[in-house]
Amino acid sequence: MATTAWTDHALRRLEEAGYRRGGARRAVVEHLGRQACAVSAREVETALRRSGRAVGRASVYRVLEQLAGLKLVSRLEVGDGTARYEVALPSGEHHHHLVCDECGAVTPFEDSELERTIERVAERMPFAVAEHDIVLHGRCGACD
Amino acid sequence: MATTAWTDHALRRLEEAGYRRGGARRAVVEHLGRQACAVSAREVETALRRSGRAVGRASVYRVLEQLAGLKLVSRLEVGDGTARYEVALPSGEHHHHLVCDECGAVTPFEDSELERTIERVAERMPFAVAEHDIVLHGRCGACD
DNA sequence: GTTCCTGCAAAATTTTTGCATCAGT
DNA sequence: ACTGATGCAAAAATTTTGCAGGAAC
Repeated sequence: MATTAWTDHALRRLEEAGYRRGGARRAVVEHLGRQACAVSAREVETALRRSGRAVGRASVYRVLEQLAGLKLVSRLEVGDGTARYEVALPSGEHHHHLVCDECGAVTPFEDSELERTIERVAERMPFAVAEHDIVLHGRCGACD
Repeated sequence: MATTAWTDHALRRLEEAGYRRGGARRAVVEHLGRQACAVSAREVETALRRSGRAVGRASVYRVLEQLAGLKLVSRLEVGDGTARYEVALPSGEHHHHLVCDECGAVTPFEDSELERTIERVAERMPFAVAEHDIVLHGRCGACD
């Protein structure tokens, strides 16, 4: 399991923030670093248990909350009633999501024009906008 | 309680779809028609009970599901772990949401430039995009 | 040694389902 | 009458919290 740049970054930031080096936290961070897109707490728990490094459910939720607080992950909901988390790169680079309402598949996409438009819109808001989530719903190729 | 155009439209569409005229369903539809923005199932239940027209929790969820199936309401999640529903106008006209991560306030906003951009992006996707949700997170004026 | 971390279990919350009863056609 | 609609209660699923034991510092 290659250590990703994000994993290193996150572990460093956690240490700077005063957190101790715990085995459970490290396991969750390393797992997240290997994901291409958003995963739910339950998925993290199951994957870790199957990989032989079981982590208590409560710890998974707690670590995800800590990571979100430090903006190392972003929390999003795509409509299936569960929260998902995904790596937030320090560059601010990020993607959005396509959700198939038929099979539930979640696919990431990027679009720089959309990003620019969102930036402009955010500035016009009576609000200090920190993040944005865009979810496109429809039917994927397989279900269409 | 003024009957809104959406309320009439929704009741008509429900009838066309073969649903009978039930008191609980009507109460939920009329309540939704009076809302300016998205509400959760629990909020609908509480509001109806307080208004003296209590509707069983299960019925609230069932009606919301039926309405979403007919695209008379759209279902969205803004990050607090609960699903929200709001009137979907036949014109397709809709708004998006600003969410204060501090106090949880949800405020609607509209932006036609953003709509146009989203339309263009949606066409480029390998996906039959039917809907889109945009949520801006930040801190509202009161919390900032 | 002190303080934080972790896991388990219990609780709280949201949503769904089963079923008996009631209402609309 | 027949069939769908409703409400209640129970179940399921997700997330949070309390607490005791263990690990990091």
